[in-house]
Amino acid sequence: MKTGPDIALIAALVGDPARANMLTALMGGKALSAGELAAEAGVSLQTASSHLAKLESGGLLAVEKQGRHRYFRLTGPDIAVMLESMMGLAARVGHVRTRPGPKDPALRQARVCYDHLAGDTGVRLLDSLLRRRLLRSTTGTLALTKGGEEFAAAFGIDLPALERSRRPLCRTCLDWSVRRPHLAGAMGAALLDRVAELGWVRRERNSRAVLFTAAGLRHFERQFPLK
Amino acid sequence: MKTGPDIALIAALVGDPARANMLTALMGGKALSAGELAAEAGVSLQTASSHLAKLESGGLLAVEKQGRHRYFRLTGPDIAVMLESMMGLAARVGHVRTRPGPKDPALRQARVCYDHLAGDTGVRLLDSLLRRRLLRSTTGTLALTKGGEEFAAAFGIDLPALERSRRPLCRTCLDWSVRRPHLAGAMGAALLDRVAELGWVRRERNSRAVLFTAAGLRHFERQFPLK
DNA sequence: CCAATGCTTCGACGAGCATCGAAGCATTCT
DNA sequence: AGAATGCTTCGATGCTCGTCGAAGCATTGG
Repeated sequence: MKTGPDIALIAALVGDPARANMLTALMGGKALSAGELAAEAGVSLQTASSHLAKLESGGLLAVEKQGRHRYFRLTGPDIAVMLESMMGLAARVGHVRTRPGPKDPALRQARVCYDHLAGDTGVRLLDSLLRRRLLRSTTGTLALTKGGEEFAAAFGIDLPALERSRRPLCRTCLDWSVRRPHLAGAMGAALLDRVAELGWVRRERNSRAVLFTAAGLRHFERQFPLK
Repeated sequence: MKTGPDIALIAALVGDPARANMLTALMGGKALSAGELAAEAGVSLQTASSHLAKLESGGLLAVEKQGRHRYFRLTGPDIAVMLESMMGLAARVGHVRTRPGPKDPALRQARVCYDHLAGDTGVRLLDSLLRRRLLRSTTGTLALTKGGEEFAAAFGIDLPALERSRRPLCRTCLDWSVRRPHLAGAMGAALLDRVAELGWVRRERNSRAVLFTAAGLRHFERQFPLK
């Protein structure tokens, strides 16, 4: 027996198609009930219950009771980061599930990665912030500059509240569709929240896709220029 | 059926303990023969052969025939990056395989992550390069500065050769033991090569651990100071 | 208090798969 | 050529685990 973290254990949890579907669904960031997850995975309620129990005891999912419902969510953003990285690898080695429906282009353009923006738009967001020197990378992790802090405040983000959370403020996350990094962390989540609050986007029901309104996209591109 | 990359497929490949052990062994960077991998995984030769066939057809391993031997290696550094990120997650949720033998502290201090340095020392290396402004991050990915290029040349690294490879020069990789990034990519690999060439370290046989010699550690700390 | 809803537990079935013995194929060594 | 080494293929075995029907438990609503 070897030493070190047991990756087989958690890989096996993700390795079942039903569980993988559930986890993917939860990358939308919202907590979902057992019934919703069963439908998402395409299995019966009993089967889903068994899977969810395993995911929970494996530390991948946390559960919250609300009345007669039980809502499940990923235990942390790092789970989402790992799942995205697995998607990137799966895409590279050619394991893409066929049927590229109408949703697929939308997902590549803009989607939710747990709680922040991913896809072309997410990558563009990070590029813009770096190019305008609102973000910089000191020790391999991102940090807001002085200008970045001012920008955040002006954009309507409550920085002190974010800093009170134990979560890293800025983090990169490798995008599976673009294979370039986008902005994650508390700041990434806050930016998506704010963009939604401003009405620039609407969430597709039961999907990770994020649809920009025509006006919203204009505002977004003006607010986050590439040059 | 959903669309998108099929993470269940590759997760299932990693999900078997025997295969996970093989993959972990291959993170040492060296190509290993089927027999060596069988021993590493603790299974018979026939079983190993079956596993290796699956890993190969799944796109995780590449094989190279040499005489009557078949040497397997990871198909790319991104596989190692994914495995390290899974280790980080497994460590966080508490799935560490017990028996923290004498190897364990050594692994945390310095180990090989496919082809570059990880552990405390690897993290320190990245920190030092950033603090001395030999590296900087422009669009979320790392890049050498002018000073960094001069440093590389002075340290005995053939930059033009590295740039000829299609591989990204500098990349970060999240460290499972420290949970902070270290330097990966072609540059990370070249630095480890050079450090080995200089005789500062010796590789533990059949292990990912990297042991610094006393003199080597002094040289290393002088070459990569933290302030 | 009874009915309805949401979910879990129990039990049984079945398929998939990891495992290894034995035989077969390829390569190298003498 | 014959023997030895390294690995794969075949076949059989056994076990794990995903699956769902039926029953049970908890919560909410009338």
